[in-house]
Amino acid sequence: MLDVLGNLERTHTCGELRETHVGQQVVLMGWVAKKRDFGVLTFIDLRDREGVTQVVLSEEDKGEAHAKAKGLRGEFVIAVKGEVVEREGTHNAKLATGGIEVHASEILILNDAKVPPFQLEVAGSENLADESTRLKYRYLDLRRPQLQHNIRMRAKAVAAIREYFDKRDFIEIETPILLKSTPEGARDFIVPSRIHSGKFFALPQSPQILKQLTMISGFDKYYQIARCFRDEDLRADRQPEFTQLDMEMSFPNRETIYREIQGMFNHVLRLIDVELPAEWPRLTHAEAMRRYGSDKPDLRFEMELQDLSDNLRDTDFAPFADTLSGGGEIKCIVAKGKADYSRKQTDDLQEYVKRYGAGALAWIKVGDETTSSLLKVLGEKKIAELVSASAAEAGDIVLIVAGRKSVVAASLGALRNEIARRENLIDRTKYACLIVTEFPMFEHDEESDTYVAAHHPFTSPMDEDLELFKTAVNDPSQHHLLGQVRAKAYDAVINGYECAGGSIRIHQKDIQALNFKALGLSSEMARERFGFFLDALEYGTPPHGGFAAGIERTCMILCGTENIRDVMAFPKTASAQDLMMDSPGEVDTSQLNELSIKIAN
RNA sequence: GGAGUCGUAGUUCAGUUGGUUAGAACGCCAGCCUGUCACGUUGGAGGUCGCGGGUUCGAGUCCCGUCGGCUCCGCCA
Repeated sequence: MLDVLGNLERTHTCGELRETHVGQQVVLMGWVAKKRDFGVLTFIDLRDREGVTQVVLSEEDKGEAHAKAKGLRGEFVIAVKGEVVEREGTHNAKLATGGIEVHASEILILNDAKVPPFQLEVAGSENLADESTRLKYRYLDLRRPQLQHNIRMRAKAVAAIREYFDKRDFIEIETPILLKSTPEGARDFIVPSRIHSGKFFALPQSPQILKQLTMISGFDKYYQIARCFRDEDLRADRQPEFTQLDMEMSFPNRETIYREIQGMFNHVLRLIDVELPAEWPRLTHAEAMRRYGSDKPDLRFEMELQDLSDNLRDTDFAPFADTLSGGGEIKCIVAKGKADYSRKQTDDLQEYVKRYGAGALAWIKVGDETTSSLLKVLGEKKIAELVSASAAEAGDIVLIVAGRKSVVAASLGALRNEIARRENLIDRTKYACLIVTEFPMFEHDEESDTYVAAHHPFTSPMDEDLELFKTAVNDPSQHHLLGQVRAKAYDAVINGYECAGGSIRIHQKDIQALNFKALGLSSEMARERFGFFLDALEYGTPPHGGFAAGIERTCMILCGTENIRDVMAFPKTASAQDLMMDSPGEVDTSQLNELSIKIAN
């Protein structure tokens, strides 16, 4: 039989009591984490979000309460009235409350509980139940102290962000969730309109245009903790709905924005007692790609990419010669002390880089006797030259990829991270931040042979590249120059994660028109899609720019996890389903009828 | 859309070359136990080996398909 709570109030949490409370009468409420029954003596570990307190019941002392405790099981919800007693000779150093225990005089069973489908408390996080089971019972998984900590850290991070921007006179402005679909960028989640049959809203991929409009409206400094939606496939750090810190300012230059990026992240990282440099290191996009093969390099370790192209120009080894004559390059990384990699291991790494389009992975193992997969085709002398060019030392392995520049960067950049992970080269106490600047304005799309916006179509070109930009757009024969135009676009990177990105926007309608033309959008099409925005640009738009930071990725860094599901209360699976709610689900035919929607198959 | 990997008791896993009745630990149930905190101890219950098909005298094991979890490529202005 369950008890009623009545007027009882708890006096303390389960993480609160210390030796200083000894002698006090207290009331605790929480979940039974563990029961240890000794017949006439019973111990209960009582858990709430703040911690665990040991409760003791003895038959000798309070027979009624002790008898009631017999019926307790894991996850029952109880209230305990009792006295705080110092533990004599049985302190438990593993518990914050381990110096005391509560001798119960009365127990109320507030609710019972079924046996959980998996064990909440297991020694070591390695033996956790299968994630699909835990996702189905997410509310139980969330009871685990680790997830409790992560979700609370997220709340603290969001609070710190608000604190930062409020103090600096930014205005928090909410923008609509029901917007209009624009075909660029990610796939939209669309929402049918009942009132306007056959028409649809779209959920925001980000509040981009709206935040720019707040600048045109004269708010000067805007921010928002904004939910965003992108109907794309998931990754360990990507969910279809996620949260961004979105900010925008009027009259900034790039340094103005960098100051806010640095200031905000530095403020947030102090939550975990990490002090990032006031001025973050900078790398241009081109340099990041050249040295690390990535636009979000992890700078917690070295192992930079090195170019061997010049050393191999004279080779007649066809894969290399063809690569170089075709405008490709040959680069390497040096894994220190890994000359003992076995054939299996190098084969394994080759399979790894092939995912990124690399044809093969060549290697040189440097030692008393230097060996190489290229020895037969290049000869000892050339191998020695490559070793010296890569500055590899005895005991090192040189790993070489040849191919198109984009493939070499992608494969060696990924290999660099993979080796660091396998060989534990990453110092987990280190936090390496940087700002990557001067992103290219356009990316070439191989399939359609067109140029698409690398960031988004409102990004301003760099002043230095403005003439180049105009030439490339207006002279069809010079269209390929678009690939060389740099934008006032930047990313903030921490520990290899793209935590924020932004740009200075276009505020003049002529340049905006030019950009739409570059992207292959006729003025009619541009007007149809963004007419309201083009109109707005004509009424005195201030220069403006900003950035958006991924709340989840930032929290992943704060919590030291590599999985976005660890920092979201109710995440979805890799196939974008919610196993707890079983969503997405079907809807009633009457609902569809009301929306004039028919399912095609 | 593609690739890899995993799927055996409530949970985590083992399961030999295809061969008797599919095991262990934890959890669960019942008993004993006055200082445990991974309590101990005695006994017990618990299995559509993800699902479907095939090969075979015989399939958890081999083959084909399929579903689901995770990771990656494509995708993510």
